[in-house]
Amino acid sequence: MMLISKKNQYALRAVFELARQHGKGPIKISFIAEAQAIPERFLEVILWQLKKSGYVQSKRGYQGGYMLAVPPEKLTVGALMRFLQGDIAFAACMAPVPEKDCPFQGNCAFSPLWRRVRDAMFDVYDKTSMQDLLNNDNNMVSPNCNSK
Amino acid sequence: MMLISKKNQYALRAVFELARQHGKGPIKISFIAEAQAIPERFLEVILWQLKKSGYVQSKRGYQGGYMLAVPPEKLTVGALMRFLQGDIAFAACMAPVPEKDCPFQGNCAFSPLWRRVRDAMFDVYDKTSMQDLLNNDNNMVSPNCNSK
DNA sequence: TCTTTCTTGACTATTAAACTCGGGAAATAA
DNA sequence: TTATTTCCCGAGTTTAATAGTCAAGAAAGA
Repeated sequence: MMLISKKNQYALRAVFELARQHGKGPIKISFIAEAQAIPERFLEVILWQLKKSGYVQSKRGYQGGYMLAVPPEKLTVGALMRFLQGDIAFAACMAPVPEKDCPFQGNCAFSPLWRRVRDAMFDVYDKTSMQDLLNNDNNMVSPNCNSK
Repeated sequence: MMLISKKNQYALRAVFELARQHGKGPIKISFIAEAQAIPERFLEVILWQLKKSGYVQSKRGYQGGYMLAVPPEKLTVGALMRFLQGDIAFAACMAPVPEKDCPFQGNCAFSPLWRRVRDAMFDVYDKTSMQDLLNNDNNMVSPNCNSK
């Protein structure tokens, strides 16, 4: 039971690392992978997909890497979550329960509840910028490197 | 990407059906399965597990079945969700992201965010009783029976 | 032209979720 | 006291989603 898939957790952590390094030029995948304990080859895929959101950009070759396309205080978790969940199936996945799984076709006693829950979640997500997360970052310990 | 597993959706719908039939004595599994479009043998397992919560009770043999142990207005979605998510791993699963999956052992920049999201969700869950759901139940259509 | 680093599709492995099955036990009825 | 109904419960199987890998290519600079 996990509300955010591991892949999306990786994506958020990767963007967080880019925010932390914002202004230092392109950051290599290998650096991000190590700093955030993310399997490197998997992170390649994740960042490449994230690029399509427009929130991160890349540069190839020597001294290449990834960087934020938006300043950390302008980039919210909500914007990222909408993109990350959307790459599976936009409309349905904004709800805690995809409506295709509802035998009552979304027209059931629970749907107002799911709507309220989704809104409550995104209310929090939308109010949290990458800069806000950076401000929490004081008491962070080093990762226990569960990347393989 | 589904915030509530299908099994937990079934559980909620089953309890909802028991709430709807509250006061009519024991309700058979087969009846609930049909009314809520839930695979019958799977529902057996689900209700048997739900019994351990104390919110539903059962009676065996002829004219047996399941019934709510608590009146619908006293039973909240929050209470059920705590039980349903808890039977996997209580503490961790109250968070949108289980802490065992956090390489920073929960001591990371994201954990305050996950806490706020969890609290926002349960705020909604705790304010919604089975009776509230029944009050939404007017414009409900019949299930398209995807039970096998 | 050599090295670096991202790019991209396709592929495999792993895991968790969803579901099934068969026999047993309590309760009631005949 | 036997038959029928209905829940009880452990143990299995199937399916689908997620996680992760691989290999070859293309741009950018040294």
